[in-house]
Amino acid sequence: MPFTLFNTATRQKEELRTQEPGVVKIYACGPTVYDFFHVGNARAFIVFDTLRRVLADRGWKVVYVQNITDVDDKIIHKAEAEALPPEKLAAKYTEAFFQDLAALGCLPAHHHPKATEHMAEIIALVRKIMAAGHAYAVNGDIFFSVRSFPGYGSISGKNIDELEKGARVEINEAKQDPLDFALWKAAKKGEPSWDSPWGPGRPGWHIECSAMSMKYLGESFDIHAGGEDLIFPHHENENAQSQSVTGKPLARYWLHNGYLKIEGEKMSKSSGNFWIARDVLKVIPRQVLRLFMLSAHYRSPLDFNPENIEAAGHGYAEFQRTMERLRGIIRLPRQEDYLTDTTAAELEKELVETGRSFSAALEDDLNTAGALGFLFRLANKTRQIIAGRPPKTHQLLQVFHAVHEALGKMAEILGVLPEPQPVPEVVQKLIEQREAARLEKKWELSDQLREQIISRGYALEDTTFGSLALTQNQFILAELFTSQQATRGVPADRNRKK
RNA sequence: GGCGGCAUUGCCAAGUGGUAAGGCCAGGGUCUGCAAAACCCUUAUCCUCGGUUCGAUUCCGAGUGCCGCCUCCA
Repeated sequence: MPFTLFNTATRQKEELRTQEPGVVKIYACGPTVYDFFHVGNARAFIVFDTLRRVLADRGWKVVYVQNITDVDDKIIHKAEAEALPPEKLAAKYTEAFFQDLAALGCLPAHHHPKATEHMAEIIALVRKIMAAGHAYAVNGDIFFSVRSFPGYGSISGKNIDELEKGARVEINEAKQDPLDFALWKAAKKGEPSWDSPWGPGRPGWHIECSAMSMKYLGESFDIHAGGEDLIFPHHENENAQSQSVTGKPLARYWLHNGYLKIEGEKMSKSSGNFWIARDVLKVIPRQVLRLFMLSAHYRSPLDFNPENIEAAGHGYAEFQRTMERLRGIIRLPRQEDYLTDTTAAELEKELVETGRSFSAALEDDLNTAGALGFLFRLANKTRQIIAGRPPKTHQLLQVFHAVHEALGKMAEILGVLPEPQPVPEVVQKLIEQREAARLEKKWELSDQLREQIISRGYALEDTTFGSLALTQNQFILAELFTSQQATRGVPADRNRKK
């Protein structure tokens, strides 16, 4: 089955056909390390982490590159505010980025190139762009000439003339055209700078991505990914400056995820309405956050609010319990019976269909919401059977085993697999004692033992397969949305056009 | 002003030219010695108006509403 993805550049779903068969080269825009990232940023990280997991599961060899922007205006400003040298500040938040990325359950990229470690490549690329006649120097600044590149606007679907009419850009006298953008910025006093043929300075915002992506993935690679807000100007500019030298589009497929919103509005640092990801993770298991993120299609907007998080949390808890039930049941010794079990056969059929549907959904432009629907359906079907007190046939236990494995694998691909929590000896003992008490119809003692089990944080379920202890997985949501634990800004008062 | 996206049940959210997955919440009920966060049942003329079609929520057009990009931003 073909793998399709929505390509921003063509505005349609296209079958993924990579340059090198079986290998997919992905560049995902990473963070500017001037602060902890917020959950909106986390959405992009999670979505594209999921993409690579899915591709890898389908047998592709994935080469995944995610940059770190460690020199930039915002870093310089923040460094002043925190009274740290810019390099120290960047190092601090780079470290935080890696911690938080891991906490989100995202696999590390194969390369995490930093802008400051690729000055030679950046300068070389700027030289090439100048040599090709697409850039000009003004007082130590180098600007890319947008008009010199005929394909400008091809990624974002914009038109230069229309852009200029609505331009809100500050007029910079040095630029030949308001849309021209800096490839290299001359250093101001006290700013970090590197020597270059044009004097000391630092790279413009877009050039590092071109230089580093081409270094690690080649002049034209398969997938370039990032948030919707990077389409213009960032990705447009990256492509223009790259293609003006290589004659080839920087990437074949341009993928963009939709915004995470708060109360209907885009979450962003500049408007102040954001939640810091690491704070959120203090109160929400990462699986719940991922489940929430993946419960909508990656290109749709998604609202970060208590109701939605809670729904994801409860759904996750239910899934976790299903896995625990299965784990408890499949430990049972197999019986050597040869009964034909229609229940088992039905579940097995469901299992096969689910696997197929799950894959098909993900292969269709990474439809995680659809895929989750199938996963939950199988989980529910399994619970129905357990609750239905079926005969404990060898065949059924075998199918339960297979279902447990399949659900686990699907959850793993999406990064929402609960970590198995073995039931402690003590609790296991209590369960055994209670079962013994029940056999003797000592109800009072049995209920006492149950209370003890509950007080240790476990719920009990008496099934046809025996008594099962389930961990109580509750997270205190109110804590997140009312406490000071998570940094929350106040939306800035913005002038809105009528 | 230019460009783009979205509108599905109380909430979230898939999906399809032939009357609609899944999750959450709510109300009933079931199994059970009693229980259970378990199971079952119940809740959608798919924004409006036109058009194409045997048939549209699904395609086309118009309208309305919401969101976004054109400035740093995942």
